[in-house]
Amino acid sequence: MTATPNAFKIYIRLLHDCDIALGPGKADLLEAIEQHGSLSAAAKAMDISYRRVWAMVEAMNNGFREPLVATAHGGAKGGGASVTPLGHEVLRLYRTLQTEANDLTLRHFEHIKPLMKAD
Amino acid sequence: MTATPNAFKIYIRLLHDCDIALGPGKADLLEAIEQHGSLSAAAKAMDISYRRVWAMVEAMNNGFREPLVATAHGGAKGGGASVTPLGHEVLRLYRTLQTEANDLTLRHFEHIKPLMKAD
DNA sequence: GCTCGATATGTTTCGTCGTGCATATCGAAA
DNA sequence: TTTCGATATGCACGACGAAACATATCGAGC
Repeated sequence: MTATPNAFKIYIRLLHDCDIALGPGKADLLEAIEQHGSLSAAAKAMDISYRRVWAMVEAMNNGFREPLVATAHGGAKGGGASVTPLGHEVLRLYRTLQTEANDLTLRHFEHIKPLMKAD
Repeated sequence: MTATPNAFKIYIRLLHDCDIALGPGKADLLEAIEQHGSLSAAAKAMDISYRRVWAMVEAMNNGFREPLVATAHGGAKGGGASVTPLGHEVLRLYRTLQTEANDLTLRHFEHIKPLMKAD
């Protein structure tokens, strides 16, 4: 075998009015925004288009009672973005959910894995 | 609100060598094949192309030690397909995993939902 | 050994989604 | 008040995946 032939992926998405308010990519984006302090830097770090990042932020902010990401114009650096307290809280809850779901799936996967090809 | 504005979706996929051996669509497909007795009928019932159904079956059969779906040529009806005992077993395990993961996510979602827009 | 309906597979068309590029806009700081 | 870098937004192009269409192949039964 070259790497890990048998594995699993689990995607949890929170929906608001039929569009994704939070998912794996948006959770990662929240962390990237916090780390880099701007949408454009986060986009570059994640190697996706600014356009897409902006749409994701839009969807996140639109899905919750208050914005998860606060954006600002002006300043020496021309502006920037930051994760709000609600953003941090939601991210924390989502990561906890992810971890528990992953553990659960891993336990079940141990029973299924022997039935799969080993390669 | 028109329907349920806030909800969640959880997709669990089992991977074999970087392609999906089993996921939500393939699990549904297994049930459709069992119910209708052929790939073409299952495709029609699920309203997807036969081509796609065939590829899904290929991926499933390729990912496990033995086929999950047995196909047959000839006969008065020209052939058909059926779910093997291993197919039934894998499907049962997957459905159990899905149910438990769904319950887990639902419990967590109760804590996140109040933070989302109600519409 | 025909027949028939389903499996098996190639090719082409098409809708969708993301990217890339261009551009307008904003506002704190110098 | 001028500057500067980031936000905000429109639009055309291209990549990818699925559908649609076409067709070859199989083999139990009659």
